[in-house]
Amino acid sequence: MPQRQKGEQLTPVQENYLETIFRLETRDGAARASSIAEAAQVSRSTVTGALKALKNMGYVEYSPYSLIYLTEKGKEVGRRIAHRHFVFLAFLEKVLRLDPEKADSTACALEHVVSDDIVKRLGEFVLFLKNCPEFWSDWLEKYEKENLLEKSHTRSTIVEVLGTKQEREQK
Amino acid sequence: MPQRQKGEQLTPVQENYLETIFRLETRDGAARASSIAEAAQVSRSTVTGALKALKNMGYVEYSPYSLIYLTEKGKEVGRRIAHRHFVFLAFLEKVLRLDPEKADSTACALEHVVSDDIVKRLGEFVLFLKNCPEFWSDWLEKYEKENLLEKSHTRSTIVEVLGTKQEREQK
DNA sequence: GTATAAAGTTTTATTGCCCAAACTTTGTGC
DNA sequence: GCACAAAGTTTGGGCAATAAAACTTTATAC
Repeated sequence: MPQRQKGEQLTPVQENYLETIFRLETRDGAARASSIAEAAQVSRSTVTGALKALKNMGYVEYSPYSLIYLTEKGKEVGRRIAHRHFVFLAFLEKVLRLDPEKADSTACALEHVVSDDIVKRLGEFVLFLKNCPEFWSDWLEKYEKENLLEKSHTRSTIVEVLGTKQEREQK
Repeated sequence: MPQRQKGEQLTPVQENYLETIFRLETRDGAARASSIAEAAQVSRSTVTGALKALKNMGYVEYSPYSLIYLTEKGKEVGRRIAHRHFVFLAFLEKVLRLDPEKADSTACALEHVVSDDIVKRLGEFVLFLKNCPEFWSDWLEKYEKENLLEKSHTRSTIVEVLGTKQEREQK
């Protein structure tokens, strides 16, 4: 009965619901509570509560048992968060070379704790790197090397040992 | 009275307390509840509760009214989180060129939502970039240009317009 | 059209985090 | 050593997020 969240500010969790609904609506034309629950990995009852709050705040069109649509306000947020996700994903996958699954889950966590201007800067950075061929060849070579090392040993050990040796030789 | 958090897993908030205590202990020799409260921007009573939980979990040495020290286990976590902070800070400040204050607060948010291996990779990346002079000159030049633009206009507007123009000319 | 399954909701409860206010302990100045 | 301030704690409460269980509504199969 507590009819939660009369406040103004969206929480990270709520942002995530809006992003999820945005994706579902884009893909299917509308969102269902059960699809949201599945995508967000929460129970159906939790989704009901979240929808009530988001409706109160003017982010979703929703009445009990109905299909779910974002309002214009909701779409704006959903799109923005999805964009953040996209930018982080690109950085994690293309630059840091994480595997797609890990990159995705990490992007999902990062996307709610940064401001828009930082995401913009990061996006510009990734875009800029795309046009740096000499950078890429060196960086990917380094990446390949370390991946090979990781197969038989914990990388930290080896690199630390090697690093120390080299440093001593330089002195 | 609920004597919270007997569970095993540290929450982001708890990680942050450990990091804070780690810094204070490094700086002052020991942490005080009031310093923790100030650093973490919470009330003193909140800190008391957090300390009880962290003590129960074996991360801090603490008894009512006493000074606060991390256990070995606690130091390990505190140091690890502080390291994450350092890596993110370097990336945000040195690479993305955010102002120090913004970089710091953002690092503080990011540091709790990524795994160690990603931080390691990011650290390697930043380190790698340090030795890429040609990269830096181009990137900083781009950064300077955009900063000039920002002084009089919202950057997005201008860049979007310019970008569109250029794209049309190329076609 | 009715029985049944699926989808959605309500109720109730828990957990984590937080604060204000009232209280207790500790430390400091005189 | 005592009064007082500062530091710390306890009590009581609030809110966001969650789920399980019981319930209701909607859709489906026949």
